Amino acid sequence: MSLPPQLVELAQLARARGARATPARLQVLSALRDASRALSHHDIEAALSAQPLDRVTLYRVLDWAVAAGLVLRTTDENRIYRYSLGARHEAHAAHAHFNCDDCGRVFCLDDVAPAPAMPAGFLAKRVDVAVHGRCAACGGCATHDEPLP
Amino acid sequence: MSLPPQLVELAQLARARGARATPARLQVLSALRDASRALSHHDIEAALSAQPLDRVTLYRVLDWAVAAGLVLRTTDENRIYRYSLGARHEAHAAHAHFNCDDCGRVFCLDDVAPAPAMPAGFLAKRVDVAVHGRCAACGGCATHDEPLP
DNA sequence: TAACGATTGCAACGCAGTTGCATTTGATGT
DNA sequence: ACATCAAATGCAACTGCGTTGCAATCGTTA
Ligand SMILES: [Mn+2]
Ligand SMILES: [Mn+2]
Ligand SMILES: [Zn+2]
Ligand SMILES: [Zn+2]
Repeated sequence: MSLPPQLVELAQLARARGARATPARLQVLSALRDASRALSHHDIEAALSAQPLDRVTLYRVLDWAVAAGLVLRTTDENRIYRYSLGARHEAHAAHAHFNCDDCGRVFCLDDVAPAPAMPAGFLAKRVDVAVHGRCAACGGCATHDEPLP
Repeated sequence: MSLPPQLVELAQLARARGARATPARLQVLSALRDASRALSHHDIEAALSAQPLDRVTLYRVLDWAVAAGLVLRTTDENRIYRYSLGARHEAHAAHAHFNCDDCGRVFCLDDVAPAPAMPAGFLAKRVDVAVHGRCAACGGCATHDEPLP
């Protein structure tokens, strides 16, 4: 049984993490790769409506993908998780991200985030810098919007 | 029936918004004012355990306070809402926050976050800086932990 | 103090996410 | 190709957050 060509790369990705290349994982990763924006749990269920996945399995696949560093999970102001395939997201804690308020996509910014000064006794382990706004594809430079002060 | 002096100001605040100064609202606003950090729904319930409030009423009071502009609501990466009295946080978006991985508390850092450089066409509206680690109360300076690189 | 709308408490509900467990299946070795 | 076995899945049940409808209560104003 041979794998469709557009899935072999994803299968290798999974196996390289010591995990099995199961249909559920390949379908989810494939849906994320094909998406032009970050997808919510419901978005993914809808995208896979042709070959329905068990609700619980989707939760577990997403948890695995995030823990494995294959997928980046973001939270919006309304507490919706959104998932995006990130080849480079292994080290995504080390750089800043741009979140488009319109399309929900996440872009990696190569700027390094400087650590703010800590109060005495506080231990900083990680700094997340998230810039919110509108991406170029969504017309970020529209003149009626005010940029950062 | 006279109001405790530390509540009259909050009562005026509520009435100025065209709302009634009820015990539930005054207790919640008071708890938020006394807190040195942003409080979750559970935090507030715990803080008011002396005069228990109905779960639903707390939801409604918080919704009202946020809609009225008295309280600022933030969301962390684990989708926990945290509420803080607005007086202190008009410029909440302008400073960084520290999240303790152990106790979950959020602390305001007075450092101003510098905006990273944007790619062409991208419009930045807001920068969120969230430092993660361990707070002083949780033993942040333990030697076996590695600080930020 | 009476009146009335705003607010509360309670019960019931819907839904997101989790857990336990029996069954299936991908990978590995023969 | 086949056997093997841990990994992964599907299903059912469960937990907990947040919401809704409604009757009872309360704050405000006259
Ligand atoms: Mn990244
Ligand atoms: Mn703050
Ligand atoms: Zn966009
Ligand atoms: Zn702590």
